[in-house]
Amino acid sequence: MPELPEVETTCRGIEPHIQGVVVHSITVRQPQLRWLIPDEIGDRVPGQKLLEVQRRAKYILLKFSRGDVIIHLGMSGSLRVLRAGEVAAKHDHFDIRFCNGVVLRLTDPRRFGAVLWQETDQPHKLLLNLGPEPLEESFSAKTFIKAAKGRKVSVKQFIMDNKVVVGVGNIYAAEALFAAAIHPQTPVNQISMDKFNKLVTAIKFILAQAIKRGGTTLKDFVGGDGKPGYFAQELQVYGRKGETCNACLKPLSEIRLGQRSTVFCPNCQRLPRVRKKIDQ
DNA sequence: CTAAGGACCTGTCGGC
DNA sequence: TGCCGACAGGTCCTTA
Repeated sequence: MPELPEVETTCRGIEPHIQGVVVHSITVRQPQLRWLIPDEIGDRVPGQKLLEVQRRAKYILLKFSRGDVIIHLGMSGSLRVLRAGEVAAKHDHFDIRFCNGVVLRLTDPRRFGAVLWQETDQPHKLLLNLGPEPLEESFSAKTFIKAAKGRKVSVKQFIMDNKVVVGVGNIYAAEALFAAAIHPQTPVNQISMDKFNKLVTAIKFILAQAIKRGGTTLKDFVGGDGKPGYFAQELQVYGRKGETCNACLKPLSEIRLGQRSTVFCPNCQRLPRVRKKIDQ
């Protein structure tokens, strides 16, 4: 579930319930997520007041004066706000109970998610080498041109690389490439300035749009059924293999790139003309 | 350094 | 109905 818009929606959804509230206790039912949940959390967080909720890439940061609880939702994670006393279900691995009776609960069937701790002024190494936020001004075609230098990976894998830009997952990568009319397999060193500009614009627009949608389902989602509903209808290519392209009405194709399914329109998204080798 | 592939884990769906 | 393989929103780590 969690692409960047969902993570952003989660942050906005939980913050009003817990900001400024002191933590009562921590419950770890299953410490073995992607990494072991560190003991520091249970040791240091109770008694501290939550200052704010921030997002960096797809990491959720619960800020305390001594440090931050870092939560990543992986593939299948979600956070919900509940009242204390709710019985935990099978994949409810981690709770933070606050002194106002609110419980923040992490559910994650596949356990690719993570709960980590970073001490103030000792940033976690996972957050150190992240690229720019896609919605910040600092992310532009220039970012891409610089990062693409000397690289031959497909443009889709390139935009999903967190060192290049964060927060572009499999769904929105496919959607942005469709919007920019770029074939996902195009080697990134063959992308023109013009296409890079279109791609950046598409990424920003699509993510911002999805976050707006997330805003609409916010209430439900805090209420606890965790069912986001913002996409589905808006998607042009993701999950639509074999269906008709909304632009040209020809069927959409699917290929695999970096072991990820990649749907695109072979008619609207063309590979650039192969440069003729001049070798005589 | 880059690129490719494996690894982590559970649930669901399609085919036989 | 049951079993089995393929696949699913992420991304780190190892290897070449």
